[in-house]
Amino acid sequence: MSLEIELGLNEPVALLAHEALLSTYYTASNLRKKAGHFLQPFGLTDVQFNLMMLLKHQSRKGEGLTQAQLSSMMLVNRANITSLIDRMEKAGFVTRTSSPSDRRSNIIVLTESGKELLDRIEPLYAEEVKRIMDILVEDEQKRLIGMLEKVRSNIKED
Amino acid sequence: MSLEIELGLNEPVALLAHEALLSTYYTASNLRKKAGHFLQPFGLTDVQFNLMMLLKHQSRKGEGLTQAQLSSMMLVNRANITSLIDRMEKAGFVTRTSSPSDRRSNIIVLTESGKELLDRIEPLYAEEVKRIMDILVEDEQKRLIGMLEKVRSNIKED
DNA sequence: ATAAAATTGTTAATATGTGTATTATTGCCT
DNA sequence: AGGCAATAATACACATATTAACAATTTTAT
Repeated sequence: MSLEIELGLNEPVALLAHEALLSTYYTASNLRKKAGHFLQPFGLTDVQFNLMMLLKHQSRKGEGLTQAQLSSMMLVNRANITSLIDRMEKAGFVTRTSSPSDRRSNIIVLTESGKELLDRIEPLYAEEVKRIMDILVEDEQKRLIGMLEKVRSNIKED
Repeated sequence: MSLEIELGLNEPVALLAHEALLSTYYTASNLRKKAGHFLQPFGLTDVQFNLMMLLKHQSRKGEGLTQAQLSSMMLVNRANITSLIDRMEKAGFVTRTSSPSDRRSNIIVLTESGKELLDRIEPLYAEEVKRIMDILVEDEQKRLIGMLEKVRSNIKED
């Protein structure tokens, strides 16, 4: 696919930078759409799936995570987590309990049915992601990750 | 920044693929936030800025683009363009005119004030994007774009 | 020429994202 | 101890994204 926007500037470097930005935008957008279609039959969105993956793999012994932790891990605003958990609680994927040690915090935990659903989806999802990314050899994937991390770190510092 | 999710699978390749996917997600997200903050003082969102850039650089002689063309270039659903143009029309950035040659279509054109605003922002924006991306040397930027394009093309084929 | 199919834009319902303000708590500082 | 700053969740207004259903129009097939 070719570049959609041309800056029309004299500096080729700025043009290249813009193309790199757009390429990242578009690839993320396509990846999200693909994940969305893949997860739709299971009644999950990709955001909800990612949240459940965090609960499964990033909480110690299934103790759950607070909304603030989820917000920080998912790089989204705290306010966004509130409505997300509302929907997922209603759907029966997670529970929300007030933390006994800090009454400001809520502890989010996967339900049994949430765990079961995740166990079914996870291997299929891993296979699908592998299929998509294996157009790049292992070394390329590592370089891609490295370059994107450099860009991310260069955004944050200011 | 390290990987937020670990799949816990035996296959390291699948894990790497997942990390590459998340890295693309997160980088796009950070780039969008940064662009959003940059454009906020001008009363524009990054989506609106990108749409105006398309109108400026991708329409022949400023004849404008149809909503379907914009939808296809921006990789978003047609339905989304309707409300987007509503807001931008109300803000005075663009006009919407029914096409004489195809009465199903609307022609979207930049207003004079939209053009003026864009002319002011564009060089500043190019500079900012250049600053962010120049953490990668030119050759790396090209390789990044190439890899992301490969991934995109591998998503579409099915 | 006409019927069927495709395209364009809109609307509605819903999910996800932001920023800002508010409330409830907790932690820190003197 | 008492006051003040920081943190956690929520509420609200809004922007952006999706799918599905629809009406108007154009194109295609026969």
